[in-house]
Amino acid sequence: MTGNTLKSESAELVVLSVLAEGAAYGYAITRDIAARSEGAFRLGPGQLYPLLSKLEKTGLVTTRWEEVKAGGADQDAPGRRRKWYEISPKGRKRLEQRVENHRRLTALVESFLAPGVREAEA
Amino acid sequence: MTGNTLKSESAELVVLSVLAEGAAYGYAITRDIAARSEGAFRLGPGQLYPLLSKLEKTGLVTTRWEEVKAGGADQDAPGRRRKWYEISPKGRKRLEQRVENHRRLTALVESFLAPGVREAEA
DNA sequence: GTTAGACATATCGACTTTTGATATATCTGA
DNA sequence: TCAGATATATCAAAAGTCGATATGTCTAAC
Repeated sequence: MTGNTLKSESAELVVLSVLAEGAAYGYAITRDIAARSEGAFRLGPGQLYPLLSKLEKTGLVTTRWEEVKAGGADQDAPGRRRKWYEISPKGRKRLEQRVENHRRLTALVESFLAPGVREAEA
Repeated sequence: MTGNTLKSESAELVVLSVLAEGAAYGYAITRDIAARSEGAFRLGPGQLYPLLSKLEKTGLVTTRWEEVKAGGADQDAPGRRRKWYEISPKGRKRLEQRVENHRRLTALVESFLAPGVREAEA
């Protein structure tokens, strides 16, 4: 098992959870998720950035750009840019709902897993 | 919330779980899942039958047809047909793997949900 | 006896999602 | 100098999803 893709619903849940612990930028979120899951969860750029855009558009996160100043000589040159994402109050509410829903669904799936043996009907 | 669609991975897990308790036919599986989840899980024909075909093709279940004799007069008329699905030993092994995997992933998602608060990095 | 609705299997196509590839550009360390 | 990590973002091909549709049987109500 080299790693599981996060399905979009779980992806939103996990990303909002990460952001609930503090603001972060896209690349850091990817790294964070991979590291904390020991490589079990992968969230590629093709999934991450559209998701973050959606969160921004729907007001679940707020954003701001950071100009990363390099250690090099030219301090006036335009540096690398980071887009920071911060969870909003609306985002926290959504996260709560998502967590609740996720747990409810998980419990429901679990309820199918190891019940008593039913007689074969034929 | 009127009902959640089962994602294909969960769908296989749940269907195999239902079949692990005894043979069943398609329509009964749909009803069973809807009833046991109190309508929370829905598995439409467009999802169910392709899934059952796949399970059959890959040897996870075995099948046989049943001719349902009507209570009516003409006992020679071709009646309604049911296709019964029975889980195979290979299917039981697959189910065990799926259950294990599902629990591992669920625990992993859960591990993202309520950890300590991290300092905002900027 | 007719008919509405449940029973039963199955496929189809429009729609959405997924994911690797690609693009662009910067920074760091060997 | 140059490979590889950092950083954001889009695209299109492939895969997956799901309601609608098709076909036919059976039962219970009227």
